[in-house]
Amino acid sequence: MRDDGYQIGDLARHTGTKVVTIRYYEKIGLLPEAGRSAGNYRVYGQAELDRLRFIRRCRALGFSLDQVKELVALSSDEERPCAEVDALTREHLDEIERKIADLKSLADQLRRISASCDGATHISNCRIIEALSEA
Amino acid sequence: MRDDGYQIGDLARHTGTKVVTIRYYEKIGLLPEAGRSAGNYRVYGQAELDRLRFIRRCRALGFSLDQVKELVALSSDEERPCAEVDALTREHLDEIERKIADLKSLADQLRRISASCDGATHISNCRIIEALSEA
DNA sequence: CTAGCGTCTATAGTAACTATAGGGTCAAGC
DNA sequence: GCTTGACCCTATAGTTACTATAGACGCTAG
Repeated sequence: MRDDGYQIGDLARHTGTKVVTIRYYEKIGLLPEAGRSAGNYRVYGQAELDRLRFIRRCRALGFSLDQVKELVALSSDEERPCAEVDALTREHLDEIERKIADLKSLADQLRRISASCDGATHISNCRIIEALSEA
Repeated sequence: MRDDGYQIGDLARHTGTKVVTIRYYEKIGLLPEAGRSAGNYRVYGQAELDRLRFIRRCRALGFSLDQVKELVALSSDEERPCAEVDALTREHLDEIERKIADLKSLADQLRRISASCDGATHISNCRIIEALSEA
């Protein structure tokens, strides 16, 4: 907690990430290897804090770790055209919209299935079980 | 492919399940241990085919394997009241509706983020990256 | 100087499979 | 009788994105 550096726990608190998760991100190369203190503790600065925030925001938006890796790589290359980032974003958006459509159809089916139950009968003539058994 | 039994591959074809997945279901106790032929091949009958179909249908509806286990247990106990099955179904439905809501909010955010990109600029002043960096 | 918290490494566990290695079985064709 | 190829067997490791655990060391306050 020196004024010029954070410990891993500080970073965790500031970003809502667990300590183990930060070490995990370092291990898979999403965060660079941290500098070390005299006692072998990881030491971080503002840049690492920002990067971790960026990663967590992307994760919260549903990007996979691989996608986040691409975004991190893109975002640190000032010369690359912005369009590549947008392409990734749109691709991800399509994915999410497909998922929403799938889940909606599931919900519809489940609602129909559940509606066929009067709650009073026994399993032996349960319409839900029948519905779940159909191909 | 005798007329009184299926091999694992037949079961796989009839249910759209991979062979390894069927063995996996047996291993975790979702399918009973199969009988064996002289050559140590698994042998199945109609009951196993039906049960596997039930499992796959539940999986396709988004139930977790643990939930499927409960449903299988419930469905083979003729005396249990049907209401328990319905409770599981509704619980699962709630889960799915929560997921849909989450994904919708994600999609909204991504659409807004993507709209802020004109595609022409470079990363150095990319509004998407900025948007992704905000807490 | 010791209690207690934070940190370190390394390993194993989670869900629901999938992939691979290294073998045995079985029916058909020559 | 033998080979070929499709099928089956077991056992182990890999996938995603972490989480949990064990056993040891660092740091600071009382």
